[in-house]
Amino acid sequence: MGNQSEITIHDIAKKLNISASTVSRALKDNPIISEATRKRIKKAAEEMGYRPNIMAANFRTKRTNTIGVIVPLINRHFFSSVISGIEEVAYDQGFTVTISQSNDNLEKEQKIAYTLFSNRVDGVILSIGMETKEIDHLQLFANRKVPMVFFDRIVEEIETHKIIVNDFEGAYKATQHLIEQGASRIAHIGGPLNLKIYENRQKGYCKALSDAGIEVDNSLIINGNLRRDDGYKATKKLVLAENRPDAIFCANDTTALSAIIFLQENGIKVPEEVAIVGFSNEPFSQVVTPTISTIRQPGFLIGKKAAELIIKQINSNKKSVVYETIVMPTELIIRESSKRKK
Amino acid sequence: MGNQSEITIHDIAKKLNISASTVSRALKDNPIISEATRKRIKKAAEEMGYRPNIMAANFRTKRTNTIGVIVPLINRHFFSSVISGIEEVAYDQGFTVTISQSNDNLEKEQKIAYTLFSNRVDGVILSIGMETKEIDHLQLFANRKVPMVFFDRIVEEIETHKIIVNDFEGAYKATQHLIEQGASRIAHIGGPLNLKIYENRQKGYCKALSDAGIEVDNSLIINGNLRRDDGYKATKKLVLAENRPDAIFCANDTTALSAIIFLQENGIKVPEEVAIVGFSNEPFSQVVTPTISTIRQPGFLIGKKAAELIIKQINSNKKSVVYETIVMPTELIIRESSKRKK
DNA sequence: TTGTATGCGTTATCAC
DNA sequence: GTGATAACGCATACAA
Repeated sequence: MGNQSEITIHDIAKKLNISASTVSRALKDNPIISEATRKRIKKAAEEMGYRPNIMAANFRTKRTNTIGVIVPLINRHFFSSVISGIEEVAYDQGFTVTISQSNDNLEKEQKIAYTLFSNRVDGVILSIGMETKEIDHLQLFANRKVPMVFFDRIVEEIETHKIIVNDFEGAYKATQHLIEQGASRIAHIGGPLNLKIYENRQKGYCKALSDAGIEVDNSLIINGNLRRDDGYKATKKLVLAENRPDAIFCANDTTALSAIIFLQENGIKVPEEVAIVGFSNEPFSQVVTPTISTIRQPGFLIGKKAAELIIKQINSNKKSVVYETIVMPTELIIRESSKRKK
Repeated sequence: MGNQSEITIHDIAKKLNISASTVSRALKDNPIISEATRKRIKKAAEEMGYRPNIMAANFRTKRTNTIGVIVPLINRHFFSSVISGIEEVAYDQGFTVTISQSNDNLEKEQKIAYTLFSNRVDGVILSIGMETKEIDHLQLFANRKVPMVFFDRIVEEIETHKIIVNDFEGAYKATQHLIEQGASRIAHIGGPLNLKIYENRQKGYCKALSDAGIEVDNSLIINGNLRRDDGYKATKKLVLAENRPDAIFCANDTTALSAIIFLQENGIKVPEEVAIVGFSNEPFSQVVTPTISTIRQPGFLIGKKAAELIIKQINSNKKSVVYETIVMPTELIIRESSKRKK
């Protein structure tokens, strides 16, 4: 319990009159060390309060057992779910997880990437920021053969593992569901189309309509930044137009909620008069009134999968790797905001 | 851009026909190196794609520039806010942040602590788990003089920096508010009392009652783990008892929500018949129906402050430190679930 | 089964 | 202002 200074394998060796290498091997459960010696050594290590100096071991073995993670913002449900999943798998496999947030800022993302590289992380899991168009800082990892897994906001040009959600399918299912509930004039509050995920959601929406023989009406599609007031204003515009929609598929839950709020404020019944489906399954969507139908994005699973992929690659000793692009299925969660029939 | 193997300061030295020490000094902007040499070296380093091996430097200097963070669960708004705040400050000061979640499991928390110690993190910021009654694994840091900052769920026995929210004050204000709204039989759904924060919330609740001349009735206090069904069951028990309460102060928003759900399911009006106040200001609390009155905890600020404290201590070279306990103010946010008068 | 010797890349101490 | 050299703690190739 005292404030002893660091104990090393040499201290243990000296005390037991054996060599440091034997101690090193015993503590690593190397089978060539006899049972008896190993026990003596472990006992002494325990008693002396030995804690391995992992810095020294890392330095020696050129491995850090650390996975670097870069996300736009930690404090966001989807990303913190992914991180939680990564951490769980990584921890079980003896890896440490280092987290950085880019704040959707390219310069910060670049600095983080260089720092992670200098820290010799064994692998990197990342989702790029809104501003990221140059990718030299990410190519670095690819060039130096540092295992990498992109998720959600991926870089198509870099050949490595990628995990994405099937946005097209999710949007398709959401729209189809609204049609099944009897809606025929279905609007869409969409995101910025320079981001692939929003483009795909919009495409899924359009495809579901045309497959059902409904013509896509561009006046029913409003793109914006998907914040609270974007949804509110978009809904207002849609509802005040002549021939208003009887359903809205929103590209995220935030706009779905603000749509509902606008409708309720104006005495328009959800889902009877206007049915709503959102996207992402944010925690609030299942507790608001009415509960919001939405598309689940399996953040925790994505994190687990990303960690599994990267650890597998790290442990594969740089043997040739076949890069996978995993498309995670989406799930339609039907709740009150869209359910007209039972 | 090729797949060169690691470049070291020796490679740069060789190329420029100078010594490695000069290179090392130049790259660290050591002023004793001449301007000209420094520029040559930096240029060469840049051209050769040199990335310092931080593992080696860490090993040599016994510093990792890494802050370890232990939280019960990453994917939870309060904690991810704190982490976000920590990361922001740490990044600015050149520190890396390593995150682990204990899942409120003592054994995992212990293993994490030993791992962080073995990794020689420069400091640890942590909030303990529900099960944590033994604290040997945390004493370790204190004994070895590793800077430590507790936040939210602190350990009183360990003398170090602590950042807490004024739980007593928050609970007091919440309860007082319920009294002002005309409630007189106010119940409390509390957390496990081994955690100081819940003890303080309970004390604040009791004090507010007695200050108002209301006797504390122990049958109106139910302690549990504050999950969804804990709140549901506790409310059921409270409501089905004779002489049911006309208000409930819940120690978190989760139980506040489940209380509301139970009440609504049973046709009991919130806030008219039973008024509710929660704690934490979870994002959902402002979007559910009714919106939930609650106590705001400044997570992001707590994280920033924690990072500042620990970095200050790390940089102080173990000079005698005066440990601070910072009490962050709380704020009562009045919403629909408790507002009877306007 | 155990011991000896060596080196990982950097920084720090001393010398020049 | 610069260079030579040692040292950090561990893991491992090789020797015994």
